[in-house]
Amino acid sequence: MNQKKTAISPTRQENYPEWYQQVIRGADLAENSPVRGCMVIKPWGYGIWENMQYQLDAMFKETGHENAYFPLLIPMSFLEKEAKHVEGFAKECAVVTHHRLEPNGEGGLRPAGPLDEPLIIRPTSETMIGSMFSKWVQSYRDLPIKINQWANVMRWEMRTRMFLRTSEFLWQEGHTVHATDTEAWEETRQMLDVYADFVENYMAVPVIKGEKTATERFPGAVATLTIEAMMQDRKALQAGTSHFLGQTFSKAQEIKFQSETGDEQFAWTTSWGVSTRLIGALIMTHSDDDGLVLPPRLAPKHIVISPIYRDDAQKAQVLEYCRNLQRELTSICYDGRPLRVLLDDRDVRGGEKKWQHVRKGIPIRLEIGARDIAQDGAFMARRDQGNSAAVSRSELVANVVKILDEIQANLFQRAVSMRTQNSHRIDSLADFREFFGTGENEDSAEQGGFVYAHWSESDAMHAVLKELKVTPRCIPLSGEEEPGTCIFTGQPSTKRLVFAKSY
RNA sequence: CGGAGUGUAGCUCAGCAUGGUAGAGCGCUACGUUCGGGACGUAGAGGUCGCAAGUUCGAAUCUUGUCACUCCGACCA
Repeated sequence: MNQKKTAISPTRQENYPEWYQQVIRGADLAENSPVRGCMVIKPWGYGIWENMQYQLDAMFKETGHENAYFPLLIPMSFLEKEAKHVEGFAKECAVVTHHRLEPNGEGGLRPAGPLDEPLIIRPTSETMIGSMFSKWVQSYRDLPIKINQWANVMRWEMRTRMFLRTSEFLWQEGHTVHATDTEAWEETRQMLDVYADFVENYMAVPVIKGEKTATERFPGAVATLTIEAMMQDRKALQAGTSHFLGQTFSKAQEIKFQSETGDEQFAWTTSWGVSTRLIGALIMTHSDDDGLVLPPRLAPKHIVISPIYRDDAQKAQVLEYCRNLQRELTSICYDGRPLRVLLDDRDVRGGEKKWQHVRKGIPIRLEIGARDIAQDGAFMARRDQGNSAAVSRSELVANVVKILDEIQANLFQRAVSMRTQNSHRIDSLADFREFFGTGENEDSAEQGGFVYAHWSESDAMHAVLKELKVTPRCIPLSGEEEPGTCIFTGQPSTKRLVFAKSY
C-alpha cells in the first residue's frame, strides 16, 4: 500500500483521544506525574505557556489591570459564605487538616497537629480576594480595583486528561470591583474581547463569543460569558470565561463603599480566567498526524537550524555558517520580539532529528549542509505544508517574517473553514437527534459539530441533551434576533443557541 | 461512590488454565558499516514480576488481603 507513514500513531481518524495523548508525548510537552491527576509540564510545553502569559499579561496591563498574589490556602469558612459557590466547588476541594507530620511507629509518618479550622487549597480565589477587597474598598474613590493573579489552582477532578482537565492547573484569574452595574458589565465584556482577541490572533483558534445558559453558569455568577472553540473531532472546548458576578459576592463578603452622596452601597464584581487548557485547545485545533503544529506567535522556537555534515572539517565549516545565520535571524524582529532560533547541533541522526522537530511543531525548519553553503542558502520546510525547497540566504532573511505571518494566517484560516464546514442550522428535533446520532464511534473524529437551533430553557431540552450527550455551549453575542420556535418544546424563541458535544 | 479491568526492564507488552527460579519489540550504551537523513549489524547495560501474608521442596504463575492506576457513569477551566 502507498499509505504514508505518520509520525504519530494512531492517526486522528483512527483514535482521536489516543492521538491527542501521543501528540503530547511526541512533542515532549508534558507527562503524568506520580500524583494522581497532576501533570509535569516539560520545557517545550511550559515554553508555550510562557509565551501565552507574556502576551496575555501585556493585554491585561494595557486594559488597566495590575498583578498581585494571594494565598494558596483558603479558610474553609470563606467558602461557606456563598451558597451556590459552595455547591459548585465543595465536592472537588482538597482539604488541609494538619500542619505537621510525626513518626507513626512503623517507620513511616502520620499527620499530626490538627488545625482548628481546615484550610482548602484554592479551586479559585473569589472568596480570598473578595475578603481582601472588603478591606480595601471603603469609598467610591477606591474604585475600581482591577487585579489579576497568575497562579495554580486545584480541583479534585474525577477524570483527568493532560492540559484539558488536570487536578492542579495553571491559570490567571482576574478579579475586579466596580461602583456600578454598568461598569462591571463593561469590564466583563471587555475581558471576553481580550480573550477572543488573544485566542484568535495568537493561538489562531477561531472562537464564538457567547453567554452561558443558566445551568452552565459559574457557581454564584449572575452571567457567564464564554469563548467556545471547535476541535478537530468537532467537539467544543470552552477556552475562556468572563463572569459578571453582580453583587452576589460583594453581599456575601461585605464589599461595600460610601458613594458620592454618602449612602452605603454594595460593590459590583467580575472575575475571568484562562488556563493551561488553552494548550489543549492549541494542540487539538492545529496538530496533524505528524504531531504538534504551532502557531508562530506562540512557538517557543520559530526556526530550527539543523546542520548537516560528514566529518569534523565539514562540521566546523557548517557550524560556523549556521551560527552566523542564527545570529542574523535572531536580530530580526517578529511580533515585537526577536526571532527565536534554535541551532540543533546535537549528535543525533539527521532523520531522527528532523522528525523530532516535526513532532514538536516548529514552524520553520532549515537544513544546512555544504551544498547549501556553496549556494549561500538553506533547505527550508514549513510545518504547515508538506513540501520543502532550497532558498537563498538573502531571500530567507528578507521573507522570514512574512512566511511566519503566512503560517499564522494559514492555520487560522484552516481552523475557520473546519468550523464553517461543521456548523449547521437545525430546525427540528428529529434532525437534531439524527445529527448527534446514535452509536457512532466515540474514539473517532466524528462527534457531530456545532448546531445552531432555537431553544427554551426546559426539562424537555435537558432530557434530550443528556440522552445525546450534547451540551448547550452558548448563546452567541453576535447572533441576530430571529423569530423561531424551540425545537424541544415548541415555545417561541428569539435567538439560536449553539449546541455541541464537548470536553 | 457504583460497574468492569490492569499492575512483569525507561516504554508497549508476552509468559500465568498444566508452579521449576525472567522474555520480546522499541528505547538506551559502545564499536563498525551507512547517512541530505526516521538505516543496519555486532556486543552490552537494565527487572527482589505493585506490596504483604499464606499454600508448597519450590510462586510472576495458586489463595487471601492490601495499594495504585486505567476505562465506563455522576462533576468540571
